[in-house]
Amino acid sequence: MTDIYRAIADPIRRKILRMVSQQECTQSDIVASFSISQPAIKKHLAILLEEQLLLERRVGKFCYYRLNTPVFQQAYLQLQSELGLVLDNKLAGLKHYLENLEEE
Amino acid sequence: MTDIYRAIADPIRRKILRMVSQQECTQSDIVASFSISQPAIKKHLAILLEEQLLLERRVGKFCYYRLNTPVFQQAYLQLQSELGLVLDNKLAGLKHYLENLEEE
DNA sequence: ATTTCATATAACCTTTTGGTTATATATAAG
DNA sequence: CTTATATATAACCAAAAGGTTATATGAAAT
Repeated sequence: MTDIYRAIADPIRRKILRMVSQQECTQSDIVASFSISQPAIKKHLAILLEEQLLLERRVGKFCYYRLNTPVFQQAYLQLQSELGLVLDNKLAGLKHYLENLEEE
Repeated sequence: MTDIYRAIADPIRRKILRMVSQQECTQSDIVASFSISQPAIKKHLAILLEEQLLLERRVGKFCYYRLNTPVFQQAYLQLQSELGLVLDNKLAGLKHYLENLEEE
């Protein structure tokens, strides 16, 4: 359920997220922004949809994509707190080291 | 170079990053923390080393791993600015929308 | 010297990823 | 009605990911 790490693993998907966050885009808008085929883009969109970071809207023959902002925001916050821990741990280790300098 | 997105794509690698950020660990420490085989852990370590997020130190038969803090920190900052853009764009879109409410 | 323990590596397997080309379908435009 | 355009899907491919078991190597302990 919403594996943002999977979603952002590919640079093409990260660029798609940036595009659709600026404004809704049709699939062909997106295809036109890259030098890979339409089915390849479709697969990236499928992964982003699967991870619920995108919403799609069908109008006639067009398919519009936009960011699923609440889901993205929540997943991104969670990512930050998970990865932030890594640096926090490092700081805690340094703090502990400094506090015990005289004992060693 | 240093594809942090690849490095963090797997939950096992994220947990390893957290472990070694608390304190240096031997490979067997790490193996003992998971329920997968030693060669499987070795492959995750290889990916983290390849992406330069880990440093290794050999002492006798032991191999110690620690976080490559500067590289991790820099890569994480870059990730944050790249993904932060997505939300910034969204806010900019909202701002633009609000500013032009009366015109539509 | 032999056993034990930590690590390394090889061979193998399955699934996922990231791409392709070709083709089908559905809507819009001429 | 026919053509053009947007999207969907199928079949295929190569490489990467994520795992396994079995085995080799190298250092430490008995």
